[in-house]
Amino acid sequence: MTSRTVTLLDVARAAGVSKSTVSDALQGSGRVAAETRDRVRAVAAELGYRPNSAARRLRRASTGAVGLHLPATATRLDYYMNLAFGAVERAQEDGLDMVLLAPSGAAGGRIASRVDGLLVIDPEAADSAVPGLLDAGVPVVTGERYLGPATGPSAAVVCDNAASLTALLDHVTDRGARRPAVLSPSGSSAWATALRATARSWGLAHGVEVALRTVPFAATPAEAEEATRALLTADPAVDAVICAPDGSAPGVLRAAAALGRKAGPGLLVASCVDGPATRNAEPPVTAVDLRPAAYGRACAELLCDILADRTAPDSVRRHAWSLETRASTCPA
Amino acid sequence: MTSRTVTLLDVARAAGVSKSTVSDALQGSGRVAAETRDRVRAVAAELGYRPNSAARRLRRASTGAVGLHLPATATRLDYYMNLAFGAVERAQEDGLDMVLLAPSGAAGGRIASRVDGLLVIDPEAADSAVPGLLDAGVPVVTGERYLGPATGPSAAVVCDNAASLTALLDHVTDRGARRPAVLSPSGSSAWATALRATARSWGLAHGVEVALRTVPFAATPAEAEEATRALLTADPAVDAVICAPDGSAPGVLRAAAALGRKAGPGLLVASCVDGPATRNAEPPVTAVDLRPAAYGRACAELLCDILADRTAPDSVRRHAWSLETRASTCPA
DNA sequence: AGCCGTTGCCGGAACGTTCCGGCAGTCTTC
DNA sequence: GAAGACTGCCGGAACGTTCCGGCAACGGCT
Repeated sequence: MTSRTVTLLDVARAAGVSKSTVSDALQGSGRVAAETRDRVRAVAAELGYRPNSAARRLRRASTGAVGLHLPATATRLDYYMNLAFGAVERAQEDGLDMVLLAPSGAAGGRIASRVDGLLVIDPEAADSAVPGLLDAGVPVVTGERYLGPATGPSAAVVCDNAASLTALLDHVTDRGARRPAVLSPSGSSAWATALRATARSWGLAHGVEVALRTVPFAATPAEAEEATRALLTADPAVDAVICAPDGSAPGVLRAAAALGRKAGPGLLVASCVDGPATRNAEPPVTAVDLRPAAYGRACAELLCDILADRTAPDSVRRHAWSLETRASTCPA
Repeated sequence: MTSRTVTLLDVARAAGVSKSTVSDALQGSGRVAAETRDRVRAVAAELGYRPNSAARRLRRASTGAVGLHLPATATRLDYYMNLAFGAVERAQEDGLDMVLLAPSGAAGGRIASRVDGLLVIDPEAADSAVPGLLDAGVPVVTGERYLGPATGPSAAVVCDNAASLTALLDHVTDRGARRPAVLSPSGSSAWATALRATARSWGLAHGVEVALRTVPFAATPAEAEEATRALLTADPAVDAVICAPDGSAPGVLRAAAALGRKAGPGLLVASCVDGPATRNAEPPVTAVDLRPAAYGRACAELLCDILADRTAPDSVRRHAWSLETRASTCPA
């Protein structure tokens, strides 16, 4: 048991150099002879030297961590779990810790002293924790834009949600739908807002009347089922249902079945977000794969780039989605 | 814009006292006249003083953060999302940040310098990241016991999984089942291990033959469906299916439907873990509610207590579950 | 009046790191 | 062969906090 923690000074003594040299050798900074550098590194490794992060952070005036804020409703959606782990992985590559912020959002002011930057995912304009985070005084990357009252420019990774819903609508009309319906999400996130706008505008542009029904941001299958039932009984001509919220697709399928309409031939079904619920449904449901893990990774990467001054603190990047065509939109 | 960050010294100057007095006044430590204390606090508040966490951590030799490790398969299960947020919330109450550890588990050694303690949830004996975490040199609380090679005593919050599966089996036999089956989870977690053992022993104790089938730890509905189909065709006398993995119940229901057996009257269905999948199923599925958010909170609380020396670093606490009876086990 | 215990505050030394300026010594260059 | 540039290393000063010892001042006691 070599109980005591080994410091830079210990390594210096063991290697017969000064602490400055050890620091330089380990960091690769300053001017150190290659031979000395290697020897110091060897000694450090042998002694099991671990830099004290608190000291380093104090000196460097950085915390070595970034915060992650998820929507309060996130607890139900494994979408965000995937996203979170993607972000963690990427942050780790830059040596940054990812600290999970409570959805309730503690004192916004304090946060700045604990993290170097912030990831704010799918910020709701209505989320009271968000404004405090946005001007906490550290760089912020939002996943999707923040639509609340503007607070200076911040960086973002965005998805073209208009394009993805358009693709879905195009896809179902390609497959023969004449009267598509959309279960659009409520709420003030950019995603929900874009989806609602697109559902309306696509119909106008194509001269097709799109039936609309709003469901909660994180609708349960039961809620989706109810909405679908209402939709289909009110207007039996509806021949395609596109549901937005993650995990709600099974509800649509149940409603269809209850009304004697077989998913696929009898009613085209698609979802705006892919996940276990769509992949494992019977039949599997066509969906837009937002690739959450990659999305989280992209957000973290942008933040890392900003922190390392590799890019401007207000740059915006796009994240690509893909359409996963499955049995639920096969009319045959 | 008072750009510069305000330090203890700034407050001291403004209040006309020394930095030591400011520190004591704010911490409530040392000996400070009540009047001075209040005045200093007022000044600090007015200047917007925020303690520099890095400096504090350096001085106190603590990091102010704890790590959270989740099973690699966790990304699919919103169970862990709930658990994580419960833990975050509790940790926050003790002023601790929760840093999300990558499932892949980076260098185990480094972690000790970045966190004061670790939460390791449902540790798989097979997870190569776990041993490194367990003897990282900081207090560890595991959610469920670690069944791998012992590495000194560590604290844990455990569920009585044997009791919960027993309750489920008792429940379905109460409801008339003569030949229950269990879809037990594979893997080397304490939960999976206990469930497999109980499924076997309960049958012996009750003189009832329990049909067993192993499915993945994080089985998809499709996998559960396949397993159930195989089970029911191999042994049509099976009149109750208890499935273990979170989210797999819908698969059981589908298999039952496909074989013309109505869930409830035709086949009792229950799940070892409650969640959206069981609550929102049609019919809703009887399940053991492990109360993941409360579980996470309990784990964090134990860790906080250990870190604050309020309890022994090897103490074990129990977490209570509850049986949620739903339509899927109503024979009528 | 002298003594002791207590109160209120302060100065300074850590904590372990990074980074800047400096200082020998060596190498180049005319 | 001396001036200058460059190399390799070092000492010390920060970073902002906490904590310990100490020092006046003061009150109560004999």
